[in-house]
Amino acid sequence: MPKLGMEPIRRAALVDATIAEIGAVGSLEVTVSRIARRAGMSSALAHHYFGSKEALFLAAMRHVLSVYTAEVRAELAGLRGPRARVSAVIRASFAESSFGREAVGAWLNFYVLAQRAPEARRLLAVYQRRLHSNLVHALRPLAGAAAPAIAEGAAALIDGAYIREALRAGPPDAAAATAMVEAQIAAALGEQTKRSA
Amino acid sequence: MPKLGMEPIRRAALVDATIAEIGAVGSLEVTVSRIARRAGMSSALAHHYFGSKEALFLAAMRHVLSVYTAEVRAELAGLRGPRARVSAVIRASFAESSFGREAVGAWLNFYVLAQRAPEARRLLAVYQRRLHSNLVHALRPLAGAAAPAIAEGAAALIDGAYIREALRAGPPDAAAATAMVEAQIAAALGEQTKRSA
Amino acid sequence: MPKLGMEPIRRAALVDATIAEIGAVGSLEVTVSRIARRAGMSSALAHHYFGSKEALFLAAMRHVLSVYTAEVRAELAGLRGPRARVSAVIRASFAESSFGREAVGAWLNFYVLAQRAPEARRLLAVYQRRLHSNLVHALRPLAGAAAPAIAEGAAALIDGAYIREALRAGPPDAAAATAMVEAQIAAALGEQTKRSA
Amino acid sequence: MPKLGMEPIRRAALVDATIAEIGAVGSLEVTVSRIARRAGMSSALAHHYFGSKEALFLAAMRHVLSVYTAEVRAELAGLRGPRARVSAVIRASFAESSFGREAVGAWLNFYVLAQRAPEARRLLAVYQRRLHSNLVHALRPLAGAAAPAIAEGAAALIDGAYIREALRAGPPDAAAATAMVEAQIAAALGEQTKRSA
DNA sequence: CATGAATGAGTTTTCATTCAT
DNA sequence: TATGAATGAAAACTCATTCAT
Repeated sequence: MPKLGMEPIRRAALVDATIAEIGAVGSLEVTVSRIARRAGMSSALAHHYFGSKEALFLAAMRHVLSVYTAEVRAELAGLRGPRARVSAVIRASFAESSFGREAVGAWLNFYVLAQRAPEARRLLAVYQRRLHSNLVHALRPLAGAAAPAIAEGAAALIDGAYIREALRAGPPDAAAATAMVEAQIAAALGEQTKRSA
Repeated sequence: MPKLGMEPIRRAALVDATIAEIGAVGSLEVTVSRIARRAGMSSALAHHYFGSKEALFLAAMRHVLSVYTAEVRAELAGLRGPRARVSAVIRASFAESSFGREAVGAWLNFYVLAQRAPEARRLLAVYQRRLHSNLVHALRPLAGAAAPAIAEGAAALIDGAYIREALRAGPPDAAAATAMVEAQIAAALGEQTKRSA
Repeated sequence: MPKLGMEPIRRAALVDATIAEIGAVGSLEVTVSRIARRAGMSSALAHHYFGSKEALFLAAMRHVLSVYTAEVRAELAGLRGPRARVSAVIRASFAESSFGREAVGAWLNFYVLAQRAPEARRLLAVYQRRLHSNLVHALRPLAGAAAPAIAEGAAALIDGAYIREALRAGPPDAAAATAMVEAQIAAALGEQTKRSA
Repeated sequence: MPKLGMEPIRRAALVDATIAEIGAVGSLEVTVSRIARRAGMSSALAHHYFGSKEALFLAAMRHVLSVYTAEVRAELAGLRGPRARVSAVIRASFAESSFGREAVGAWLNFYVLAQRAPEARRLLAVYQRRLHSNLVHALRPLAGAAAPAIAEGAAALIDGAYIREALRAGPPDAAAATAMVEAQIAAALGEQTKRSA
């Protein structure tokens, strides 16, 4: 049954399986065999397409970040006001595609990967810079010189939300996470809000 | 040459070596042999004292949390005003003992451990509850019903600060982290502050 | 684009690539994929033409031996005197086609192959017999009953020259090898010679 | 049953098993598992003691060369005349310890190893230099300026004898090999000899 | 004719863990 | 108390070979 043009399909399946497996196991200590099995192929084929486990991890990470990037772009599209743009970035950060069970589980592990794989570190740095710049850009009209600090706080809080979500039982609660970050931004901007637990 | 009363000394050395090794490697993929060598003994002895690698990890985690608990207690001792108590908790969170290079590197990995080891998860839950309750207790007089939400945000931000610190090159910047969390609290409490980037 | 009559071309390309690859790597631990790539085709095609890696090795070996045989024939052509015939055989043994870098590197490995592949052993035996008989034939008028022993020594020395050449850096030194064997023959025949280092 | 001081015993057993296995298979394509089994232990233990397959090969090679060195030393001990010293070196080269079935089989493969492992190449170079220098030293009084060339020829012939022996069925024929080299030396020195096939 | 797809079998290497001393 | 000795189990990675197209 071998068909032509399988490569992109196989690669995508492997990347998805990698994220799922890391998310499920909650650790980078997953075997290529299990990932391959999950993707419906032999481990040899996984090596054929990616060359190494590390490369597979990096591809998975790149995928997660590109999905996030796309999400942000989509949320920002067509929005005009700066306040709305801030909310869009936050909403994108907790969108199902990035904040689903598996992705959240994988997220934390990509931070771990970044501690030993320079390329992973680079990818994470790119993500952080982009998130920061998105936020600063949107916050500048609202907070002026305070924008970078507020952005820094929001970015850290988003990471904190991810890490905590990874530990919770049950499905991620995007609404709660969003509310938490929104509240922080609101307070930082000195907006009047009604707060609830 | 075996001496009496070595047990607590050996155990402490192993726990320290475990934290150092995990911090240095940036991953739980650390061998018992290396930990034992770092602690100046054979891996067989490490097993003799802890029974398993997992148990050693848990002991290390317990140690990190107990150091943190002690730090909080010390910072809180003798303080009266609620606002000062909030600051004390934050200060304790970024004290050298917990926010040193190795401890920060280990921290992230304990979150990873918690994804597969129920006992680790339990320990982390205890820490989170305690932190939350400390903060709520201190914030209640200042924020009333909003205290839990503010505490939640502060706790998540602290975790976010840790995770980001783990990635940075160079020694942890406790001052910056402290300032970031203080700023968030201040904003949430509606305090007047001068902000700087 | 498949063309007709490609078979002999493909086969020759594969044989050449095999010798080159073995010579370059200096070992039989060479992959069919690399050989095929060097020959400009897929490994599947290599299998299509030769059936197995072993068969490809044998074909390469056969090629090397047939090149050598042709070289000997060419050198012997038209020569009449026995002494000249001896020199012709020696010259052929160190001709560029057989004593080039790659061929020398492959040579040693064919001896290795012969230890496990009976067919390779057979081929090598044929080569040895032919070399011996060529030498004896030429030496007989000069050395009489001593011819076989002298031939044996010359043949072994030629092999020794090959094995040593395989280890040297830089291009093979055919002149030196030739001189060494000629000197041995001369001495065995009791000729008067001036020797130089 | 684990005892103390096993290391040298295990190492020696592994080195012997490596030589035997390479000799038996006639190739470096032997597995660590088989070597270890032959030496009566698990492959993990082999790795424990040698670190890698390559290191094991090198140790085996070093062993073979040191055995040969000892043999030469022993044969040379107490001999005075230069001619006797030449014969001693030749005799040592074909002594049972070096010219046994397994050692001969391994020998050729060490030449192969030398093509990819620099350390192996170095070891072989040391052997060649030593052999050459031993021969030159003994030949100088007999042949003067011609000594180096004669030595070179003898050394190459010895290697040739090894390579040819590796291919023969049946046990190595040390006597024949010795006679061949002796005859070559005798002829080169212009000695009067009766030759026989 | 030619190849991309696919894998089973095998190999090196690592490591937690056990045990006799 | 302490450790060298030892191994089973597993994991990454490789490769010859097959097959449908």
